[in-house]
Amino acid sequence: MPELPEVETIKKELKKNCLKKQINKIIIYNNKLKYIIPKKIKKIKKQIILKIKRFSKFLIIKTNKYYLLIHLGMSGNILLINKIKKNTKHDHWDLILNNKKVIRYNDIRKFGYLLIFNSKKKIKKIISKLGPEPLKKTFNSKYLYKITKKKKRCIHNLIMDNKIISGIGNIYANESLYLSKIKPYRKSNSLSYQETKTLVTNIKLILKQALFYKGTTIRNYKNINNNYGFFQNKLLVYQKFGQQCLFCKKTIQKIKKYGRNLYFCKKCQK
DNA sequence: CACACAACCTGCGAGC
DNA sequence: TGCTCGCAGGTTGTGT
Repeated sequence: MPELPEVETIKKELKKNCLKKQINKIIIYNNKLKYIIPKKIKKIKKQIILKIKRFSKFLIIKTNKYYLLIHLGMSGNILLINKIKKNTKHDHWDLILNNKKVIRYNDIRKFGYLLIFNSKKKIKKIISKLGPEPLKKTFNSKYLYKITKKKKRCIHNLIMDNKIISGIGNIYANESLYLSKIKPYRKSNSLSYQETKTLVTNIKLILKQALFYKGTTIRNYKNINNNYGFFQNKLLVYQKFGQQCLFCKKTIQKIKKYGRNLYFCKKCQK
């Protein structure tokens, strides 16, 4: 589910409601996630939430002594509920705050996880393996061009690689390649500098737009107040198989590559 | 090393 | 109606 704009939206809303609140306790309903929640998590009791950050698709909650690292996988949802409610199917854990609010994690497909660390170093180690954030200045055409020249991979696969750029998933990869008029299955080293530059611009543009619309709901993404994102109404090519290309009216194609669906216009994208 | 692909898990929609 | 199949926003591990 969640790519960068969705996680950023969740972060902003959590910040509004949970900063400086004390965690009264954690309740684990279902520990079958990608990684088992460490036993140490119990120590989060009585900790104060000092900072809430996002890096790539990770949410990081800093307390007095600990760092919680949350990844939402494909279908993870974080909800902020106003009082303790009975858990429902696929709820995994609750953080009960001292203002009676509850941060609840729900994840149908169980690809997400919650980890706890007691030092910034360990968090930094995880983050250091990731490429730059697409909206930061460190992600620019010079950086991307250097990498595209070195690799022979499909450009779509390359921009989805978190070690190269962190935070772009399939939706935004398809959308930004469409706007940039680059076929998703082009070998990355065939891109000209100008094309790389256009791609960088469009990745930033698409992500900013998606942020503005509070993310994309395809199936089950919701923000913490149980509302859907709106960017799915603005998608130009993702899941538009069989429909007309906005620019040339030709039919949008879909092919499957490395387990991902690529949507594109054969005529517009070179 | 670099890339492609399966696997992890569940629910849903399409097609029969 | 009900079954089976394929598919989904992500990441990791394995194999070529």
